[in-house]
Amino acid sequence: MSKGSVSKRPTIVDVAAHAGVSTAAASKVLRNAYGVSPEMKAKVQASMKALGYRPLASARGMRGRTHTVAVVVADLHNEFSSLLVEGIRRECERQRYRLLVAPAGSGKAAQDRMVEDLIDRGMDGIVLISPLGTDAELETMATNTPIVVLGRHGASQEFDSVAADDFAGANLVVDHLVSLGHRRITYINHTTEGTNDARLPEEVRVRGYVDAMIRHGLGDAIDILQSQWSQEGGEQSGKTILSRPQRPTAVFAGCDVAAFGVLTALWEAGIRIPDEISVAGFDNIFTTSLAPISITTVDQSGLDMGGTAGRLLLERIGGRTEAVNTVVQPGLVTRKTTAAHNHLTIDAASGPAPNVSAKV
Amino acid sequence: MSKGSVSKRPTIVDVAAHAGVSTAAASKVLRNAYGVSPEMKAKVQASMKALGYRPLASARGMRGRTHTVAVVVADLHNEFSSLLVEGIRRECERQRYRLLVAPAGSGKAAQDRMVEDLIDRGMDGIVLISPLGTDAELETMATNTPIVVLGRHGASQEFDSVAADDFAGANLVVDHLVSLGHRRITYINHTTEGTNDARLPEEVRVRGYVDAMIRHGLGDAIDILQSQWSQEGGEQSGKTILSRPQRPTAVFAGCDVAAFGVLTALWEAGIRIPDEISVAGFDNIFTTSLAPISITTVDQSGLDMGGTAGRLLLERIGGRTEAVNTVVQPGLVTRKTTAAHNHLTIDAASGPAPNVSAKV
DNA sequence: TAGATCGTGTAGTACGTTATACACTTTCTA
DNA sequence: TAGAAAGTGTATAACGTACTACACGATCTA
Repeated sequence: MSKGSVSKRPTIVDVAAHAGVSTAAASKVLRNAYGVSPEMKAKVQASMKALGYRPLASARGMRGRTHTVAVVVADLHNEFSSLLVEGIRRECERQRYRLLVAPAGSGKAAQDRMVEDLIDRGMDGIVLISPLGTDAELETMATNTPIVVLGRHGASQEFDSVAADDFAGANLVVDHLVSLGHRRITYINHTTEGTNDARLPEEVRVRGYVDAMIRHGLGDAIDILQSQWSQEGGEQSGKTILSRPQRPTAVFAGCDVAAFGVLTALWEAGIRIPDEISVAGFDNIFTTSLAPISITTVDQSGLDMGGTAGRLLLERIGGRTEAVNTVVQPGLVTRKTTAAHNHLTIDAASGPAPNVSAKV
Repeated sequence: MSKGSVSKRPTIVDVAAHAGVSTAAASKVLRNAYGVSPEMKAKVQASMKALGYRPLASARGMRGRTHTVAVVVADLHNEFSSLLVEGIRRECERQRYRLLVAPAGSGKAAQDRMVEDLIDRGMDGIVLISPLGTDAELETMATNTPIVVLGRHGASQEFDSVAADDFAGANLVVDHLVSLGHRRITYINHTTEGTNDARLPEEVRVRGYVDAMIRHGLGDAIDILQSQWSQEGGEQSGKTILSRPQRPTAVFAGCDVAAFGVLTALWEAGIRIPDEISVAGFDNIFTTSLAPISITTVDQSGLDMGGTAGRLLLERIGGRTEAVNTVVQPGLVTRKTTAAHNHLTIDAASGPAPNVSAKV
């Protein structure tokens, strides 16, 4: 591809000279701007090809667009984030834009610094995955650069957003568990110090759980464990549940990774799943589908959400000014960690062993 | 942070004016170059702070450095890649460099295009994870931009490299299985159309398997299944194994994800693991550690490898010219999918049931 | 004390691209 | 057919930073 270190990289001036036109004309062809004849276009494009010309994004960034967008993500280890990113990437590729992934680390300060750095680096637009900070702060960002917020609730007039209906998702799980006869359903919540943002997915999910419990007349049975959505947090929650005199018959973890943790603790204690306790998660990450795990969970279709976010961002860059706020509907994926609860068996301790085998 | 869309972003000219010095002086302070007095430095830094000045990477990119590096990765879904990236990121953060992740998709053409795009975007250096292409091609790239190759074997005088000793890793697994009494050990290989690069990890691993088998006098038992290192590839391989008249007593998948696939097929068929068949993987991704899976595998310490790669890249950017090629030693992680093989039980079909429970 | 060296600051240009403003044809309108 | 409009191409001024030269005074050498 490259001629090595000796020959200089060709510039648009070289292209123009090779084609025998002005650099302005060459630039027009490059941007396919108004005011070029078909012959001129062909001539210039031939020269670009002949010289192996590639526009330098750094230089373009000083006046125009860099044709690059970024997605800010706290952590690459989250399988669901990867799906979102892949969705964005595909949409960008379709429109000949480059997507770069910016791992910011956790915490609002780190995230803010990353966004500034991305603007400094000339990104034409930015997707933020579940960002921290107030609407006002996000709107300030949006005045400088097109922004799409992914995985955070609440409509804004200043920026576009894409979110799954986490409230409905949580409802689906509770409805499912109640229909199986469960009443004592414990919810594993995610709490972050400091931030208490009603628009974060975790806040919406817990409200969905509470609402569904009340709707089923189970307000008294509401049981929320404050924890972290991580393997460790889930494991700790599982142990807490086991230490109680009266255990729940079902556990609803607000995130699959936390569900893994809960299951780890339960497996360790020899609890049969789902015979003794049903467990459900949220996100439908790949690992939940593996046969010996097979967790009932909520699917959000991350690829579609990412694709939508990418499309909205590129539309914004293209000039749209009115905000678009999208909500997608999640679906329940029923697997082997949830099953009918036999009240007689457990509550009265009088029946025989459950009928479903725990391990497959 | 930002003053909104009305006030222009401050430039180095504004800073210089505010401090009452030349732009050259302000630039010197910014780069902490030679030739500034302590008073001048303090004065300029105060002005930068007062104005909220941030250097524009696009503009810097035209003459100097952007203080940005990128890592090219085929696919973000691979948990091991995430670990490598995190290692690089931490090292960059230590040295106040920004790391951006570039998801290239699979295939050599896509990867090459991505590298060119990154150079166009002024990256100061690039880490390539298991890149395709010949040494010559990589060396050509390296003449234009500092490059570190991660997860690909073979030393080069032109670029730095960091690789795990995949040969030794494969040896560890075979040694382990043989010490447990296994002889019929099938290996699941990864084959890519077209490319047949002896320096790719997959090629080194399969050589390690072959070598160890011969070393143990099991040359006749060598059995390599050509497949893909994916859930589907592994599942297909598992089915193939099951369809054979004489099954292996152990399966060594060259990659954890493929091991999942193999296990999925075996579980489905009701095969007891590890009683009837032992299974081992490679990479030690998080999911292998989950209790009901608990796969014996090879740990490569991705964080360290990534950190080393990051350090080498920044050293190169800093001016080092001699190449450094690093190899790290992997370790075996023994878990529950491998166990002693009772030759009498299986081979002669005469013994009682194995002693270890398959499901925990 | 003349000359060299060092320390500190500045002027000015280059980097590659975009885009505004304008000039020159050609074609349309009334 | 005059004037307007449309079509096509060019000259050139930014954009924000880096850095080479150079200037000037102070300090060091011999």
